[in-house]
Amino acid sequence: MVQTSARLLALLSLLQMRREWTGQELADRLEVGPRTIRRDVEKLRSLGYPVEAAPGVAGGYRLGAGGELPPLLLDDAEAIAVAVGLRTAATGSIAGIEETSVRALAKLEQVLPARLRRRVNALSGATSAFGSEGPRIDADVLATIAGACRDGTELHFAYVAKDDKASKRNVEPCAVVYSGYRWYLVAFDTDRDDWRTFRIDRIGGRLRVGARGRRRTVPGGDPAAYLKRQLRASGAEDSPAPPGRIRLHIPAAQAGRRIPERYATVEPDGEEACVVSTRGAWSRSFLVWMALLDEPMHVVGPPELAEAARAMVTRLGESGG
Amino acid sequence: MVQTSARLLALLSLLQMRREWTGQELADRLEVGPRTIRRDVEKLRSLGYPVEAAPGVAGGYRLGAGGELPPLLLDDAEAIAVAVGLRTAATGSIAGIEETSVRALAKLEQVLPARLRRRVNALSGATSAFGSEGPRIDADVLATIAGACRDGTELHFAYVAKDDKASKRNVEPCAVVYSGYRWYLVAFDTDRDDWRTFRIDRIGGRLRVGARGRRRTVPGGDPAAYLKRQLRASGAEDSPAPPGRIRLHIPAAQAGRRIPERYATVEPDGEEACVVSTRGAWSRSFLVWMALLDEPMHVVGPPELAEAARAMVTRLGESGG
DNA sequence: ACAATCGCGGTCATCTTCTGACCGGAATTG
DNA sequence: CAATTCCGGTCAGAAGATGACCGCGATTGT
Repeated sequence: MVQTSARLLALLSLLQMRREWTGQELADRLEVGPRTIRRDVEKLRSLGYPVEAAPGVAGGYRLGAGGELPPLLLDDAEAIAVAVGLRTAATGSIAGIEETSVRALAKLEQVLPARLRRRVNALSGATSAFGSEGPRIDADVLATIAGACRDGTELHFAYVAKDDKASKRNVEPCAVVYSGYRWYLVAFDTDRDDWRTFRIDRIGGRLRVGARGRRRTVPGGDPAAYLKRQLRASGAEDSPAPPGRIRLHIPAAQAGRRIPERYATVEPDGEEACVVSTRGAWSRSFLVWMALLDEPMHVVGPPELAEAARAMVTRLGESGG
Repeated sequence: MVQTSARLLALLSLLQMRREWTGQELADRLEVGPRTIRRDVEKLRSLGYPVEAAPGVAGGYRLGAGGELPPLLLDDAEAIAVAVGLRTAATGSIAGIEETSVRALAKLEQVLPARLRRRVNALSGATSAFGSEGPRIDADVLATIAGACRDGTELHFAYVAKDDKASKRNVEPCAVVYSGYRWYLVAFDTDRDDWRTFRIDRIGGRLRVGARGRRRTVPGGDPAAYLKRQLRASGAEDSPAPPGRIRLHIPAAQAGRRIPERYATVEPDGEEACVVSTRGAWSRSFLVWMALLDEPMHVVGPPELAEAARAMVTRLGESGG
């Protein structure tokens, strides 16, 4: 009965992967009769995993939150994200769950295929960003929106646009995109009957997921590309600042060890010094990290970075008095 | 055949939970005959999950890393750790996996039981420290050691003790404990024939997991309590630095909006000012983040924080020139 | 070298259950 | 009202699961 068990797992995987499925869709996907699907759903329920079902023309099955956590079926990318997340949680950036994180991490790493392990190592070598000076986003909101995108359900929320005008929006979400600096929602605004992008940090009020909507495909097919075009077109510079450059009075090799390669490049500048450049736009947190190295340093450019440094000196200077 | 499928999942769960199991143990646990266990193992293998087996008197089954990631069976605490880890990963502290983290988070939160969701919310609102400047631990090392503790395998490593004396250690690990500031390994040193605690950041050289050792129980039964006693006895102060307090000359409400609640608390200090306290130990990054607010500020305490401020002024002061 | 332990896999008889096909019923949408 | 969808009953045949028994080979420790 390998077939049956495997099918149950596959069914669970499908239900975790996407919105709602009709019995027929599941039956086609799993290559069994619809009756068997009904029976399998019954089995999942008897195992404690609540599969919700809705009859009617827009009905379907969907996996809900129950008393027991079902086995998580992750694809490669998600497994990497989980591993990286656990690593940062373990190394002490969150209070109270370090030991549990380590336990979960040990469990995951034991079964993590080698090809994924390499990528986890690569990514987690680059932890604790300079970045993230951007607006803080509530992860719960983020997850809700991402879920709505996956499920193709409508979203209702209040939005404050660039010009501070508030409005109520009803959209059919398509994708959540991270620009490297900010989070955006790409969605079809049903009231305006056109595509729009929303900065998620400007979404406010109560966020409600609505009824099942149409699944939309963004013009061009690639939400990230679409967002990029939109940002460029609207003139909203998303990361216009030039890289920051700071000269450190320590040898390049020594600096390289202390600076995550992912965020900045280190070039030697003579024997005893080096120049560190951010890979992307400079941010004040870059300054922070450089200052925290506690080595003699000098801002090469841009002027705004030097200005920020002076401002910080002023503030810190007062603080001691 | 709910039984069979459920048993397969339970088997997977057991194999993810612990070291090696003999067929008999598994049979007892799952209340079936040993022959059925063998058949179930066969089934798992045919599903692509590599169950390694060792014959002989010290043999047993263990789940290895295969080409495919098996379904993760997490207990409550682990599920929370994963959710919290994903949330921090999603909100931008790690570059390059934000979107995947959000996807995985949406998947997990959809099925997360309500009782766990509450705890996730509570915890992710309570991150500690501004990047906890404590010694950086390689999460890979941490996971390896935690795995050895769980599996009861021997560990071999080089260790540098407090007095800078290096030594080679062969131990039977018992538990990994986080003091809230540092990571420790509680283990039985087979060469010295006694219990020892090791600071994990002092473990160096190549860390090797050895053969199957005895499963040890620390005197008293509670590794955390044991560690605490040891630390107290040896006079090694582990207690992290006290919270940092900085007075800002802006109203509390305004400060609250700009300071993530999870990192620090804001109390009003008159109408026009407030005092910001770190939730955990102060660190230099707290200082810098406050400076980045670019508002008049004053270090209330502790004195070391004020000292750090003066030092930083020196560094930054050079930087502008 | 020997014995004990443990995983491996074959066979067999019995029993359970799975599957697909058919049916009518109930809920929901439009 | 019609269409769609989930629900669950029944039936017969097929398929698989289980436990009991067996000998084999590998590993460990004496």
